[in-house]
Amino acid sequence: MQPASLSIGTLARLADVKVPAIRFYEVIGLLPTPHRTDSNRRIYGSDDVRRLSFIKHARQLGFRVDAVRALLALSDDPDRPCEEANALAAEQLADVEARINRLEALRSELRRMIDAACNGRTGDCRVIEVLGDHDLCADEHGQPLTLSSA
Amino acid sequence: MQPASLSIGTLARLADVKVPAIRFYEVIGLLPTPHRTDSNRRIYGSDDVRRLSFIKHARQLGFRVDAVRALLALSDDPDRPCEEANALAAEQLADVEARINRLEALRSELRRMIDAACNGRTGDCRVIEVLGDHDLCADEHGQPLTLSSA
DNA sequence: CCTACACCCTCTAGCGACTAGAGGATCAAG
DNA sequence: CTTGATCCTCTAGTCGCTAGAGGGTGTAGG
Repeated sequence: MQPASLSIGTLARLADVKVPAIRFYEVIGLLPTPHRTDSNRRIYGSDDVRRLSFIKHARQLGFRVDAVRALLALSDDPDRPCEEANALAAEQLADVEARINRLEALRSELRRMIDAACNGRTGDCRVIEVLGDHDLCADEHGQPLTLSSA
Repeated sequence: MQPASLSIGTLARLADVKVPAIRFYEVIGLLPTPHRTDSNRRIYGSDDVRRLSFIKHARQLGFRVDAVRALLALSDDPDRPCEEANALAAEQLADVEARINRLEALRSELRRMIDAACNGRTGDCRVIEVLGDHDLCADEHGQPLTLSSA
């Protein structure tokens, strides 16, 4: 494998990831340290395109870097049981579903506010209640939003 | 109102928010500067509990601090002219709906990944396979997840 | 051959929204 | 009167990048 010999910019275009992000992924160990040309430029191959696309896709799905690392390790070693991968995905799914539920509660409240004809004053704005009252939450909602859990 | 006189630690427990986060919210203007005791300690009341709970929930839902500020302003001033409030609410509603759509796309893809039964090795794992090949995705889920697009 | 310009290199700093820790003051209980 | 919890301010670290400075290199046209 590794037929092509790609510059970092070409790799970036192929995987639709920005150049500095590729260097960043190298630093944090998601991508292997690539070979270099005589003039110190990074050289990549098609395996790197695949790996980087994998990373990008996983990140888009909201997996955090540690989870991506775990998933990459799993995909690197096809003989490992895939329960681990399923568990990671299930965890991610639960997270997404919890967020959807809460957003739907907020959506209906915002709609209610807007639909309520108000001639003059905002009146009985219940936004703060919807967001302030824990009991209105359908589910447990443990962790606050972070970049990765977004 | 403001019957009770709460320490920052008590407020933190009541709203389930960490103490330094409360001080941070004060600095960035989400919480009003509280009164102090003679020995310079912050004193809070029940309004602050409500406000802080609101902030916490809004943040969990992925609203940026700026949006939380706007929502707070909306609920702070019931005499505010309707158009302004409606515009603000509509803006937030659009934001929430976009977020829901995005999360629903993620959810269906995660479900598809998980539902494809793979009981064995990662080599056959659907999760890994899907992550590697974007063409296997049913939906568009183009943009990377950020705090705001959560 | 020279120049222009796109690309590459490393390094540091910045973002949002906190969190963690240092180093010190104060309070409430025993 | 001491102990330990809590409070204060301040700085630095976290995550996952992004932006920019300040320089080297590779290539295409004149």
